[in-house]
Amino acid sequence: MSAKKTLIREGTAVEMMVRAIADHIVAGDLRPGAKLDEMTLAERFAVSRTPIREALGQLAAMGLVDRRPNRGAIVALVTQDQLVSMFESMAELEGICGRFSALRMSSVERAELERGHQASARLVYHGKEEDYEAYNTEFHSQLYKGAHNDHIFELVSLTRSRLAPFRRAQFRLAGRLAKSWEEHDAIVTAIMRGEANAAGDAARSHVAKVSSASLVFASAG
Amino acid sequence: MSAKKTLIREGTAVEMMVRAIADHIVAGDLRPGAKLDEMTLAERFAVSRTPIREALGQLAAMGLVDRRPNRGAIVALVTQDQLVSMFESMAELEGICGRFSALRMSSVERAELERGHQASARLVYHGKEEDYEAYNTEFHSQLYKGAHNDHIFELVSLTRSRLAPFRRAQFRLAGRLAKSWEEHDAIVTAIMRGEANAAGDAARSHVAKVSSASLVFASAG
DNA sequence: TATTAATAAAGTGTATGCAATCTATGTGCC
DNA sequence: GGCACATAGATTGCATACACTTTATTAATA
Repeated sequence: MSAKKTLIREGTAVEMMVRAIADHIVAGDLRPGAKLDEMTLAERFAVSRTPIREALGQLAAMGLVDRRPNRGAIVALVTQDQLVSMFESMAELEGICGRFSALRMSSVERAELERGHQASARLVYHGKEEDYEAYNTEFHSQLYKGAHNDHIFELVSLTRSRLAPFRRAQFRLAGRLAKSWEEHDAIVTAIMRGEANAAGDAARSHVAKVSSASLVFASAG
Repeated sequence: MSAKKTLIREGTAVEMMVRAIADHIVAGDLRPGAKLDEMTLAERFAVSRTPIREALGQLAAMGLVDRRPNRGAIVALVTQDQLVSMFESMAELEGICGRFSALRMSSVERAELERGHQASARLVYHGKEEDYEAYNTEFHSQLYKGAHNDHIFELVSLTRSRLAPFRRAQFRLAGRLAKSWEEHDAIVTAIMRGEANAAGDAARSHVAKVSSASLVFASAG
């Protein structure tokens, strides 16, 4: 339920701060629009302002925070248009990953994908939303990795982390759980058969559906 | 021939340093693998090490430089595999932009696209490689913008700037100029007709061809 | 009371200094 | 001569200090 909060003491202070702040944003602990005060953050993580500033700059370069010169940084808040364009991009990127996965996944990767997918049916049957959500993340990661393209993987990861604050609670929508599984099934089936275009289309439309579900929440909340 | 070297004195010192260093990398002034010494850069641009450090951090977040803790920063050098995956991603992204452009470009955008494309025929006819290269950049920018998706635009721009150091002199390959124009022509025709999938495929295969052309140079040089 | 000007407080941007780490050169030893 | 080790130099990482910009507060005026 509660994510690991321990600060991994590896790498430089800047790296730690990037991870820590990004985690808080992605986890929803820091909401879009929240002020990111340098001194407050510095005290909270027991470092000076310097590594905090560098971390904020890098997070701004990643698009997770907005930085106005001389006016401080806030967690990036995203217009409805931007949100739509990000979800749309996500669908396209997943489509690519699905297509490539069908062409390139190793037999080990395919077996693992199918095994996990079949196992997830139990979670749907018992309505375990939290567990299914965790599995869902894993499922999509398998697609990204299965595409065997490092750069696409980076782009997808970037987009995914930026969208994270806006895709909370998507599975609360009635019936989403079962429908999600069916959509996964279409993707897995196409990948197992090596049908690239079918896999791509299935992955794309799956994400498109998840997106509209998330947009409901994003505009409501 | 020589790019504008004047340092635009706008924004904070960090922003200026990001722009300046990125420009030098993208322009090929700083080759992949080149050491980015903080003190040297600081003296060269007449600022202290602090803004240089922040800039290097942001450039690292963008993937333009590599930073090893306590061991300095270098212009990102890219393995052949990464390069292939970046070119492949670029082709896919352009495919998306082509497809969306066919669906979404305004009549003004379409007219402008076609006008420029027709005008570029003269450059091909007279073998003006430099000018055609400049136009080519503009042509592709029109595709990225015509897709009307801000996030895709960002992803494409990011990928493009990372690839920039490796796509120099692609038009020197015999006959590339005329072939490039024909490929552009297929894209423009499909967009003007609103044939989304055809436009997407044409854009994708165009970039795929440019990529193989560039890879020749990247591995050779 | 509302509005504006002046001033104080807070917060960001950059420079500098010191500690920690890495790199290179040289020394002793086999 | 080759290799391990030690030391000096160079370079990075972080903290601190100060200048400048923005924001909040107060006072004065209409």
